[in-house]
Amino acid sequence: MATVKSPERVARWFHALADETRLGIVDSLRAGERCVCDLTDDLEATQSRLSFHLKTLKDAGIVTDRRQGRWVYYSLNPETMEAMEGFVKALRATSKLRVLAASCD
Amino acid sequence: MATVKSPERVARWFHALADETRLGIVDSLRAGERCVCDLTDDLEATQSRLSFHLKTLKDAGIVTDRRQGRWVYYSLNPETMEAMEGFVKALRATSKLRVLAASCD
DNA sequence: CCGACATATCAACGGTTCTTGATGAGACGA
DNA sequence: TCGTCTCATCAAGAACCGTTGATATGTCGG
Repeated sequence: MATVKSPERVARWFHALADETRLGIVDSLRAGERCVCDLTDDLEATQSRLSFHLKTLKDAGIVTDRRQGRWVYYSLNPETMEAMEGFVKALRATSKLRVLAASCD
Repeated sequence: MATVKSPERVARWFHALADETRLGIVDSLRAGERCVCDLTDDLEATQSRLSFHLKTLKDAGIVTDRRQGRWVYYSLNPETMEAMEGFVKALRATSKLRVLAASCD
């Protein structure tokens, strides 16, 4: 099922979420699909700025878009969300195995 | 228990993981504590570079450090890992509720 | 105290990212 | 077809980030 977690791809996920504006977008999308005009209202951001961040999120695979007439609707990409959850889960799982220090000398 | 997920804090988590060198560090730490000299070996990175990235990870709360004699041991911070997992889980949960487009006009 | 060692910090440079305002492209209704 | 609406793209500047090499800090053994 092509769950290839190359470092590049993972780094791009995280980079896409490493910005407060984009976190705001993602937060808005939690309620479901939104068109850009909705998001400009939600976030009080200019259209150009939003378009830039939406592109970043889309290129990273975090969101998908769908055109309908004049509007473009964005939504979270469930596949990526699932893959991200898997990645973070794996980190948490191992963060609990407190291995005593291997001596360095 | 102070699980305040301010956007700044969340953005810093993700920024800390938005770099392949730092993902490599985190991957190394999955096996348990590591001192900087271990990591320079694991990642074939210069000491200065590693120190920079470790600081970034530490400032974001992703790792903790512990000095023992001349060495400083780094490990994943389980609390942050848990908080991150919660955050991502919440995103995934809602990414499944496919709300039909609210018409924009 | 001295030299060696592990790590942190600093300054400087090059590259990337974000913001803004202007322009372009596609869809619609009159 | 024309004007308008939604959205994407572009160019330019400011701010930020990662790398490198040099230097500082702290710890140890002798």
